[in-house]
Amino acid sequence: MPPNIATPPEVSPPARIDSAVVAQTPAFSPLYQQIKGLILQSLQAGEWKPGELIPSEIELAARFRVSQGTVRKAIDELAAENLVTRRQGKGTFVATHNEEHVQYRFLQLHPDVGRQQDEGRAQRHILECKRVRATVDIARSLGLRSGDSVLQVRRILSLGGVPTILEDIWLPSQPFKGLDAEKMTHYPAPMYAMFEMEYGVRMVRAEEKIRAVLPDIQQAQWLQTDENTPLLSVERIAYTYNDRPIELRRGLYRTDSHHYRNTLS
Amino acid sequence: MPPNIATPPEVSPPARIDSAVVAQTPAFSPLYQQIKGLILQSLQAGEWKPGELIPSEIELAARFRVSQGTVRKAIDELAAENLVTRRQGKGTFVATHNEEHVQYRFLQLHPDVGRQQDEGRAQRHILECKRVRATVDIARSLGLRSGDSVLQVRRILSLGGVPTILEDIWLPSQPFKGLDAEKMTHYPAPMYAMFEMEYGVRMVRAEEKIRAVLPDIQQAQWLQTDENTPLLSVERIAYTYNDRPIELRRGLYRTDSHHYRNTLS
DNA sequence: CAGTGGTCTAGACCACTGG
DNA sequence: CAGTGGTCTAGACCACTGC
Repeated sequence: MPPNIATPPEVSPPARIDSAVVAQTPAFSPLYQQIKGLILQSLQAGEWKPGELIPSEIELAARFRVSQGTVRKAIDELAAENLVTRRQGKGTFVATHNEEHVQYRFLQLHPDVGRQQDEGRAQRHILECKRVRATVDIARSLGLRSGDSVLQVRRILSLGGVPTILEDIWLPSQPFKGLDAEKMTHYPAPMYAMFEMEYGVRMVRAEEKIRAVLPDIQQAQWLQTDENTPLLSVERIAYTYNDRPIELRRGLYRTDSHHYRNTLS
Repeated sequence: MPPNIATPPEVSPPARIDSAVVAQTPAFSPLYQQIKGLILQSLQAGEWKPGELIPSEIELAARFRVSQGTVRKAIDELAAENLVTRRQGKGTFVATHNEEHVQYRFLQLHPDVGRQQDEGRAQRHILECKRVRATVDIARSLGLRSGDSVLQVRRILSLGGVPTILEDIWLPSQPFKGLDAEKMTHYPAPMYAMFEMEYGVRMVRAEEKIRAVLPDIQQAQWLQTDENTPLLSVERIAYTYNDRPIELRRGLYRTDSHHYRNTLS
């Protein structure tokens, strides 16, 4: 009898019997990990949308026929991974890229003086937005086959009125049907907020590789700088649920009045 | 009657009475936070040294007269902050910068191909090591008064035989009495491992600000590159317990065959 | 006021480690 | 085998939120 819990558990013996048997065989995860996986599935399936309230711990405990403590531990991990947000007295909410206080959750570029907020929202300018065939390296990064259709976007972000970030972005065509320059230009929220609201694609995690480079003439012009001013090259692969890569981004950052910030521990 | 626990609690009523009263007044922390603070104090005081075993949860629970679960939650947080490491069946150990598997815990520069390990240990070359008076900005970064004595170190790290990192390091003179170029050169472990083993100074957390810059002639020579090759400028402030800044480091990283890696979530 | 997440306890059993 | 951390439960009380 596998210790894994049934998927919607119908009638079954008291929870203590199910759980007393958990983790006997090394191949099976602890109960709270299984619960975490089930909640993850619901998140992924869109059962609760970004910003929405998920069921209370007690409800989830009843649904999965485990104790509240076990559900709590599952949710604790999800909260630690920034997939949900707990608010005492209110409930647990699905995390989003559209909260007031954490806009541009993944943008690590900060002004040397003053706070991020002081600059107001970044100005976006779309230079290009078209569907193309994925090159070999783009395809590999996104887990596609080379030649698959991808949406390629080139844009400039201006911070405090100064063009500071030049980015090329590649997205698999399929989940982003209907996305075009028009929509990106006028959408009243950051790109990742649009992705989750309009296309149900949630950016959950990202990896960045950073180098120092010199721009070519064209790039320097776009950023209103010159060929001899070094820039940060930031290559990001963003992942959605299940560690599936969903975006490749190659950015050039001016660092004359901003810096990339990182915390180590 | 304040809910805070006594420091070594002598004779006292059963724990449930102490803890039942916890968190009634908003100014006081939860019990497990207080326990965490006490364990932190012991770590800071050197009661248990890096790499050593700390008392078991049951022992600590007895010492602080709380339940094992409360101690567990305190240790969970310390583990999440990488201050201790839990090992099932063995115990909980004080974290260190000298473990086999996580050498250079704070170094985010990785080779473009292959693993960090493949390069073996980095070659160190000390260019300079002297005591000087802190300038205004150095002093401010380290929480000192300008003019205070600081140890200034300049060194080169070579990865895979190639000089890749040029660093200036500033440390408050006082905790590092007797540290000199000789010692740094021949010490058989990373610098942060030496700090904790020889001087009891544990690097717990660090903040880095990253920019793209061009080197001057001298810097380019040291890194065997040229003035037109952009480098990463990495300014790090490392903190010991209680968020006290203890090291300022300004590094130049070659990124022609390495990159700075970061994970966002 | 009821409902939520947050803290704390007590006790059971588990898996892992080492002697 | 005893000792450790890891999981799970059950029940109590708390602080915070909003009606």
